[in-house]
Amino acid sequence: MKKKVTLKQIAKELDVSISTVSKALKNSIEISEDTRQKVQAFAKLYNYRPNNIALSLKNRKTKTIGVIIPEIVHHFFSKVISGIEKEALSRGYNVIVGLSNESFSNEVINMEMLANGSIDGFILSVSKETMLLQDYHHLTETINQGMPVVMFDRVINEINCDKVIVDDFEGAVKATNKLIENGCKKIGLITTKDYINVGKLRTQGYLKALEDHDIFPEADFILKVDDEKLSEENLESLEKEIESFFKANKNLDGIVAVNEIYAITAMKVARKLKIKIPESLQVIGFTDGVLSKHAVPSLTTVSQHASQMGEKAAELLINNLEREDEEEVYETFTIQTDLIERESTK
Amino acid sequence: MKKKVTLKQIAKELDVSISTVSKALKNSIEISEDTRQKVQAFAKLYNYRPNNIALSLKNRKTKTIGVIIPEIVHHFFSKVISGIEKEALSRGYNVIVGLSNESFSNEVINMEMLANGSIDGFILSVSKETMLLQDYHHLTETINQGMPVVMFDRVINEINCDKVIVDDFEGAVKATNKLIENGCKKIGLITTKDYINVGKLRTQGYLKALEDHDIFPEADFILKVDDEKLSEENLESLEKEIESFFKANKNLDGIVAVNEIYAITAMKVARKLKIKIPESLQVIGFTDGVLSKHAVPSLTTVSQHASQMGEKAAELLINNLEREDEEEVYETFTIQTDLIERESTK
DNA sequence: ACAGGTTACTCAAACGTTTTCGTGTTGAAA
DNA sequence: TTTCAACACGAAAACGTTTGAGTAACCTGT
Repeated sequence: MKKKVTLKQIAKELDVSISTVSKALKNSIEISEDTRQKVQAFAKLYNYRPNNIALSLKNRKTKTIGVIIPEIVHHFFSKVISGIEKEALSRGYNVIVGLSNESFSNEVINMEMLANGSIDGFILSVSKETMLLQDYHHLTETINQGMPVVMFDRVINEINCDKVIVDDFEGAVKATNKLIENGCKKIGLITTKDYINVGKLRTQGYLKALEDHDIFPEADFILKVDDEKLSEENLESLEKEIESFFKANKNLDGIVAVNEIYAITAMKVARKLKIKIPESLQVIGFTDGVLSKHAVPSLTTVSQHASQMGEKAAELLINNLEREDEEEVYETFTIQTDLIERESTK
Repeated sequence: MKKKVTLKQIAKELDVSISTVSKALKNSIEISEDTRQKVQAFAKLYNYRPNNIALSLKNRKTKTIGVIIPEIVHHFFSKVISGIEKEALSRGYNVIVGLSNESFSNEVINMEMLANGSIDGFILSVSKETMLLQDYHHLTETINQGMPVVMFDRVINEINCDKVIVDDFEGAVKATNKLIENGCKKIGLITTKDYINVGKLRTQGYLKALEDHDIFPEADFILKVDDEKLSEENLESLEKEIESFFKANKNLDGIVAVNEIYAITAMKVARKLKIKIPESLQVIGFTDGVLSKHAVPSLTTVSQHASQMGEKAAELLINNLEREDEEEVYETFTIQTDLIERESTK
């Protein structure tokens, strides 16, 4: 077992100073051809690699970015991470991941753990609890300490930083328009409670599309699911809720669901109620995950280009980190959505 | 914008030495009650937190573990990460994630990037390409440098380190037994090429179960899918392959598939061919992901307890890191599988 | 022969901690 | 008054690296 070799050891071995070794390895002209070769050969032999931690301390930057997300076992978020990783790797950065599990305190703990020198900047999507509590002190503090932050998807308007968001409003408009074009007259919406920003925006988009087509929005056609229903366990209660929604509104011929699970569950319930998809009910979901693709019938969905979001977020952050001038102009980048048409619509 | 405050700044401000500040904050008895309180109050006011990088350099450990996986947009792997994160957080460690995207060179690059001081140890599952090339120099080198490694799921027997594996063999036996108990006579297997260790083991389990019940294994009943077929894009070719497999073996009444996608696709093809599930064909998959739960009919599956795997892997690694004595006894921990019965079996 | 200029190095500080050892000041026992 | 703990604190090294400044030794031109 040969331990990592350091400059000091090479220096001692070759009987030169540490600085000479360092400079030789950097091909400094200060060092003679002779010594340079000797040092480099030795370094190669012992597979010398500069110690990252020492470099980080010296340079006061770690070339690492911290990502805090509410949940990783989730197609959207893992896609985003994969996008972040891709961009980060190509620009020589590492990615350190923290999970909040939708908990405020976990989010705070994770951020504090990373904010003390471990990383150069954050990319994050806040937890539901944080949105509910509206306590953003950890974010403002981090930013005030001069650490760049990029928020994505679940962003907070009051916080002044770079943001990458999905055009949720427009996505919902597109989806609803599609259903209207396809002849739907009674379009239902399955959404979340309003404190989830994205749910709210998608609801607004749905309403806007109806308005544009002079369709009066029936309050009964909107189901606001308690978002605890989304947890892996109680799918049954979600199913029940949707089932009574369907039974109360038998004439629905189109459904916009603000996420994949709601859409898939709606289709499942429809099948149970012998409602034919897409013949008598057309369904469009959000988030183009595995479920959409593999469902039967496959689900027409609004793709949010999660991977692209991650790449963009990483790009914004790294640009910010590597910018010389300290001008703080924050950008909000909007990712356009695409409607991916599959079998659940005509 | 107030920058992070350091010991040095506190020391200057309070007109004491750096060491005094450090000791005061650690409640050392060397420091008078008076000074201690003064320092602590000041530190609290300025929200002092020790710089992690400096600590890492000093202590020669980072309290960070590196995780390298082939793919993150994948229920199994993201579950594992979530398990690792959970255990890591509870023991004061951070998790830094590298993605190999099933590429050997990416795996090597990622490991080299992290191995130079950034982390204390690795948890990894090797890429398919690495298994194919059978080039493990990056692993042996890392281990030789004294950096602990824990492999999970896709492990390499030749490498001497802690390992966490799924009892793939037994899982496949359970699945196949279940089908036999349920009255299946002609059980097909949809698996991968043999160089994927887990595919191989599951195939062996399937054969063992048949043998135990004196059922002669028909070579025709085994479909070895070229694993490139698993990529998101060419699902159609996978479908085609399975379709001709079904057409060539019309009398199949049970299917064991070594992963979720194969199983779901098999069900999709069966539906297309008007084969009723579970009446005339029962299907069992591996990996209890979202698809299994939400499919119609929902899929009976062998759960690998991915999250538990992650926790165990992190536990082994951290135990190893924090062990005083340097005895190197490597453990291989086997996670038992559970058969989760759903609608795709009787 | 010597100022001035290269060349090829070494020194030392810095990044932010922790920790061992040293030291000056008290107060009390002898 | 001397002696010696006890007390409260400071100095310095160490972790591994980079880099500007300093310095010998040699060479060149006059």
